[in-house]
Amino acid sequence: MDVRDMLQAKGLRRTRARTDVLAILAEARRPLAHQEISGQTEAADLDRVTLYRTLTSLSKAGLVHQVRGVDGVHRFCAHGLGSMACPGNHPHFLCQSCGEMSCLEGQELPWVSVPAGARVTGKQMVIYGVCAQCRDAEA
Amino acid sequence: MDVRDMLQAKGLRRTRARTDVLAILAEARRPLAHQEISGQTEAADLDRVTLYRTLTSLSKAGLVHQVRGVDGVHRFCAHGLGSMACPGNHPHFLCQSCGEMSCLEGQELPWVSVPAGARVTGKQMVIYGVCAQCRDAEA
DNA sequence: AGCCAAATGCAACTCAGTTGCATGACGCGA
DNA sequence: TCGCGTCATGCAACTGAGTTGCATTTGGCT
Ligand SMILES: [Mn+2]
Ligand SMILES: [Mn+2]
Ligand SMILES: [Zn+2]
Ligand SMILES: [Zn+2]
Repeated sequence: MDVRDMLQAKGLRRTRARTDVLAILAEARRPLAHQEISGQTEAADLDRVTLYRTLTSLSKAGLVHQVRGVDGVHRFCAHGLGSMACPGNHPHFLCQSCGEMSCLEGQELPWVSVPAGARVTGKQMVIYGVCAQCRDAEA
Repeated sequence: MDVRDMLQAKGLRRTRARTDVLAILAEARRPLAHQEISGQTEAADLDRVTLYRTLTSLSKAGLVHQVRGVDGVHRFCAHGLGSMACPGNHPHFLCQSCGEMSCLEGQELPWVSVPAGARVTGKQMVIYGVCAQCRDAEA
């Protein structure tokens, strides 16, 4: 299934912004921040507001999952999009040195009981520290 | 053990900003954002920069725990400070309607394995949605 | 009391993300 | 394939959390 078909399947208009951004995210093997996406050549000429709005609509459509890092910056991820399923129900690791986030796949988030009467729309778990690569560079 | 003694025990100078803010956090039964703290009368005349720096030093000293909500805003918590222990190793719930966060105590965060060679300095889990009170107000 | 390092206050700044509005393009039906 | 309504885009201006530089004050100690 191709990126343009996925957009159609979700009832989203197929624009260049959406196809390009979704393609970038689908090929990345980690969640990308707005800034990292706009750094890619295919998205370089997109207006920053358009990119924000594109990410929002892809996220609402469920084509990408979204995590807010402890640095306050959103990361968006669609790897493994071929299977048309990217639940994002796993923890994420954020390196506070280089800012790269990674999905800790294969580890489910635990069930958590919330205060009575509350409605849950989502959850996220972020582990933070310094990645192996940055630790080496430190020394 | 009194608030001023705790500051001393952690090697922090006892200033009005720190005693007042720590007292506010110790009496609250939920994590408070910068804005919520500055709204309290005892902290109302503090400069906003001083409040930010105060929260940072209390956090570094381990007197309060800190969580970044999915709204990108920091919350600080020191309830149960009497016991001089506030690990914060529990999930938190954030109501996206009223912005109130609550500690889901008694539920430990799961152990998560991270990429080889990475150093972990912390972790946080945020469940978000709408609290019971706001759900009632909706209808 | 007197000293010094650390904390405060103020102004200016950074940076992610949002909003309003005019223009342009996708999708669909004729 | 043309035309139209709706939705997406681009640009500018804005918001709001958090930070930084620097001069002034104050807590802790002798
Ligand atoms: Mn992920
Ligand atoms: Mn807590
Ligand atoms: Zn790193
Ligand atoms: Zn609420």
